[in-house]
Amino acid sequence: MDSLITIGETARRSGVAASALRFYEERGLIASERAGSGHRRFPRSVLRRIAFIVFAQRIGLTLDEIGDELAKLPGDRMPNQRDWSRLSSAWRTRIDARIAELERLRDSLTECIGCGCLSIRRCRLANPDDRAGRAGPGPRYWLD
Amino acid sequence: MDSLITIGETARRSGVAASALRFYEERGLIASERAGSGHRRFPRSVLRRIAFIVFAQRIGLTLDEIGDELAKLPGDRMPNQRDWSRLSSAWRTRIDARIAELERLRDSLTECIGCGCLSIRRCRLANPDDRAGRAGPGPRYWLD
DNA sequence: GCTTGATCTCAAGTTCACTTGAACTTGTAG
DNA sequence: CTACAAGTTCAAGTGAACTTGAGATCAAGC
Repeated sequence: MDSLITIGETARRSGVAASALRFYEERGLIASERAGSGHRRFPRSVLRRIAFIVFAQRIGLTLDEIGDELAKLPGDRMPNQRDWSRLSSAWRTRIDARIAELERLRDSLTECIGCGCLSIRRCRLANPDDRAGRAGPGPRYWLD
Repeated sequence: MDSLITIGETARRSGVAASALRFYEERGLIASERAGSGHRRFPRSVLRRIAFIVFAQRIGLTLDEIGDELAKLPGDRMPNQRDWSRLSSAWRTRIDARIAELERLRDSLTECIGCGCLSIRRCRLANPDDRAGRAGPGPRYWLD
């Protein structure tokens, strides 16, 4: 009846595989105490932290970025309104940018691909921000 | 002045690296003829095909899926209105679903995370469709 | 005490979408 | 003819996010 839960329990309650939880711990995204046996005991609050991680992933953040965000939050004290609003406004901007891109793509689908011309030049496919904005793999621009 | 271009030219005009073009050819997404030297000569039409690939990637399709889509298009004849509209309506559905999810996430950002409760249960984070809907890695649902 | 299931660590494997490197050949400008 | 850029193949490496497997230990029920 105390507030520590096993990794199995955590996995069931969060929907995140135990192997992923170990991986997150290794990456420093979550933390656990250990029972005498060496088994992990997670504080119940880890569920909230995992929710945060899952949420951020769906938005499109990498685990590295999520780690940064988690680090920015105050270690022990409960994050306050100011903490959240700073973070959520940054995320909202990101979400909005991605939505805008998707809408632009959707429109191009009708205007350019729909007519068979596939003239991406007019469509301004050039991507803003988002994951692919960095110097990673994948096409970066289209300037025929 | 004929309609065949080198891989370098293709890379410059499409913004896609030559190595990626070779990779796409290996995967069967694009095709080339060969000069006597063994060097690739792409028909100019490959640019349109590459635009298609880049476009589809931004929407979130994998190369496998893109290959399927390309295969569904008529091999030689110019794709007609019917071909495009079938395809584009499927893509539009996908885009719309992803936009809807992002909007849902954005709202949760205000309603749930914004208040500090992070009570994802109320937020209905459960993801519809999109990449992560398949049995791949990554968290699948949240049912605290 | 025994079996079964949960957990542990650590190394290696997986998928996706490419990139990089090595070793070599072609094409072009001077 | 000689540079040097551009092209070739093939194997291996990369990074993200995990998963899987091996071999061992721990906890719980009968």
